[in-house]
Amino acid sequence: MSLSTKYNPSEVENKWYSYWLEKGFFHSEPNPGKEPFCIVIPPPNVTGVLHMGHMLNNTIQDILVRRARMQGKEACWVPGTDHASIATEAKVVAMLRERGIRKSDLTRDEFVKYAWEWREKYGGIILEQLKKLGASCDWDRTKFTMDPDYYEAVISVFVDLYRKGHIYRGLRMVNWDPAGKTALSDDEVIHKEVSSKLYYIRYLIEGSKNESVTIATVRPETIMADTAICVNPSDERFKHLKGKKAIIPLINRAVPIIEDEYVAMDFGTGCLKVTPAHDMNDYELGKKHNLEVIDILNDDGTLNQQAQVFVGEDRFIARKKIAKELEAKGFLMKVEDYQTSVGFSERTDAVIEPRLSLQWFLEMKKVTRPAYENVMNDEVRLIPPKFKNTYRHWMENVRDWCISRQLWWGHRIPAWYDGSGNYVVAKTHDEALEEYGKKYPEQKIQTLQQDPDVMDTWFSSWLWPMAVFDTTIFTKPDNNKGNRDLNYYYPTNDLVTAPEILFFWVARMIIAGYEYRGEKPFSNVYLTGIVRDKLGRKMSKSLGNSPDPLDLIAQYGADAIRTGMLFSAPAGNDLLYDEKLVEQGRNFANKIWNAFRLVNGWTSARLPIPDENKVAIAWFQARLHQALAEIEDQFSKFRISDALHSVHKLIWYDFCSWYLEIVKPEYSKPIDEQTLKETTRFFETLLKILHPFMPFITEELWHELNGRKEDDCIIIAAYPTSEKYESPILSEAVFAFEVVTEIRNTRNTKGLSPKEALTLMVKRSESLPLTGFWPVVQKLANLKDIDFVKDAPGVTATSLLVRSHEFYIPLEGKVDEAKEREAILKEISYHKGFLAMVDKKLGNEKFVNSAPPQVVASERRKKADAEAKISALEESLNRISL
RNA sequence: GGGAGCUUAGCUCAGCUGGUUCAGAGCAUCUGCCUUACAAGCAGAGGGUCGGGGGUUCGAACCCCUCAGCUCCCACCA
Repeated sequence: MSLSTKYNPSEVENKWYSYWLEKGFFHSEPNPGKEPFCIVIPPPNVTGVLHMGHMLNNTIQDILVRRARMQGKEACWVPGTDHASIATEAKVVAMLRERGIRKSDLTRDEFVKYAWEWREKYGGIILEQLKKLGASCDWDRTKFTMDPDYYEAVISVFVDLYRKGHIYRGLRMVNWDPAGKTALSDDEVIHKEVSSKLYYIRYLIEGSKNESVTIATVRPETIMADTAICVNPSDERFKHLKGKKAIIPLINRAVPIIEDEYVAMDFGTGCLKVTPAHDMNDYELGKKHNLEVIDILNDDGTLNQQAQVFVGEDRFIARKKIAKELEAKGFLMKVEDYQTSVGFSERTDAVIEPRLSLQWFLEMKKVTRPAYENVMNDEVRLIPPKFKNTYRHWMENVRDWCISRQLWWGHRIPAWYDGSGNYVVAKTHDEALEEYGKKYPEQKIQTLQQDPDVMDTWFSSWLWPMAVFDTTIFTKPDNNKGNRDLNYYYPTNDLVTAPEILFFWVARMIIAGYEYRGEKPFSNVYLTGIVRDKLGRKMSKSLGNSPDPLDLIAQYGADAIRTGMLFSAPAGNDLLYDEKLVEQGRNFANKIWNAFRLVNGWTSARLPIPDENKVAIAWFQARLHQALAEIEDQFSKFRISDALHSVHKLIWYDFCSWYLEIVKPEYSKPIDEQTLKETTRFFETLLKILHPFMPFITEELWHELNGRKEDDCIIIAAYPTSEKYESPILSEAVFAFEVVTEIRNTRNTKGLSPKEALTLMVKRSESLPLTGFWPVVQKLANLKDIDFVKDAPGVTATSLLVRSHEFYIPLEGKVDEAKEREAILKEISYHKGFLAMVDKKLGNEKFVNSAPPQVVASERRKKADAEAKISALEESLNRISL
């Protein structure tokens, strides 16, 4: 059969993925006889599509899982999706709007029904995309954070934490997203520097003709919500205003002038307008001074009746209009450009409005302790460890978690109200009534209203590593031992995720793990970097700088993308994506494919094994195990990119460039049986090492190489373990290859064809570090003879030096003596310089006395080598000069 | 403002305990090759004051100080 010189991934990938699925290789069941290895996927948003970040992240998980599976562990990778309340709700709202339906026209039930339809239609897309990447997830275990049992678990946890006294309801300043019309947690707010203006506004003093104070603000539209003017008590400039009132321009409402240390005398005018309803700090200040709270904004960011002016205008339009009017009426003293940081909603990108509202909170300090300690003591390892600091800082300054969201898509808060300010928390309406009866026995009420809000998405995903296996530990507290799956797989092994969600999700899973299982959810957290474009910009839809992963897979193959991304992906560091990387991955696949074509084309015969093959086999055996040890070490440190580099080097250079070139028979000649057998065995081992990185091509070749039966698959083959290897043969090989390289180099510089067989003369020496490799050198360097000589031959040879050993190649008049001389002189001067440095070092008594003996010895060796080289070079020079 | 990190070849980055893996890899560049596995390739080569300065040490890319530039996280004085 004739095979294309190019590897064609597309059919191969679909074929094997289907086959793996069909055979159930991804499925895992608890097996007491085997060590479990488990990863839970960071569940992507149910409505999401695959982006480059997912590609990197899931490739790493797949590598870990596939390797563990081959190592004989019971490997289980649990997939699933997150309902992502705010993101999904926003998408559903947008979809409805396109169809001409407004959310406000729908009942809650109608809206939620639409949302479920949406999820039925699009919810599986991202998981299907992961299959294209080769993800070996146990799809039978696919979980969704709003599956009925999961839903119940979340509700139960809310009730439980409430009963433990960890959850409370309170009137707080929250981050309000006027686009999503919901509160957000602090972590969902992104602060950005923006260019803004600082408006200086004059407030008249009540009861005086022309006395005034000037305040500076970036938000003139909130002056109607002012309930005080504040100055620093030690500010002499304003002493006379104590006890007086200032009049808000435009609406002419008088507010007290108060004093507080909080005001910075050197900022702005030293006078601060206090707006408790629309500023976090002002709210605190207002509480302290018992100020009135006047809220002038609607939930969508427009001005309400309380504002009195510009009612119904958007806050930013109102800002401009108010500035204009203030100016017209002489209240605007000046406007300055000003850089300030403004909070934006992570999801909708709307400017966050601080807003006072009733929300539900989890009192974090009550539950974080074990999560804090067990990361600090490395019971849960963060990789790279620099994130421990970040984690500690967050834990030490953790604030209460606002867990309610004013949305409909999500887990509805199980709080029930009677309409007169009383409420109970319970899982169902019936339970709530019962509870209510106990708590308020004097009340006679038949129905209670459930809280309309849902919970923060992370309040469900923090249960993920437990809930994917067993939700009854939450829903049936009397049965909290957990089922077989949970007991077998939990704690899971590794978690692979982005540093961005270290607090959102990772920290909270650890908290929940200790709270509900008394144990960590995972042992290692591998934090990947962010995938950026070559200019270092984050990949985003709006920039249009993110390639479509599926297009890439179609064009280059999944194996190519996987390796391409990983070639340049150290833990915790960002990855600058460049299509070149994927090309490299594709080229690598192609290289392996062609190595296969070579070996596949060999026919064997009963021939004696050539000497060079014998030594090549012994060498490669050692090299293989050396590399395996290296790779094992790299995996143990989660240096996965390094491990790939090691495999790449082993296959491309050691196997293809050296080993195969040594054993390759002449064209159309057969190969001896033993070499073929050993080569096939090596090839198989290499495929196994490579499989976690490039699952498809390795599976394909695994079958092609030996005409294997289909169910003997590499995906479940035993991963090779490193064994003891002989190291002298490795260094000998290095030397032999250096000699070959030098000879090739000589050919290049002298313009000699590789086809022209040369004679190599080797100066006899006791210390020549070569024994068995001469046949290898002869074959690779295309030598007709290797002669061992005592002295340098005559004028007609060029000389080469490898370490301090001399070799000559007779060239019969092709030597350009002048050039040769020049080259040698240059080399002599280099070595003399080097020798001088070494001599200086050795001449330093302190060095000789205090450096470790082996370091001194090595310097002595360097000296001897340099001297030997110099004398050899000088000899060559003399020879030419003769 | 607080914290973490980065700066090594034209580019992206390794360099783990201060010294035999010490200045490396891949890409890019240059030279020569369509050599019967692979031009998505082969064989070679060039390229670096390890951000600047100072210090510790017999010895520093690595430890300390300092300056400069960049990145991220946290906090948010209108």
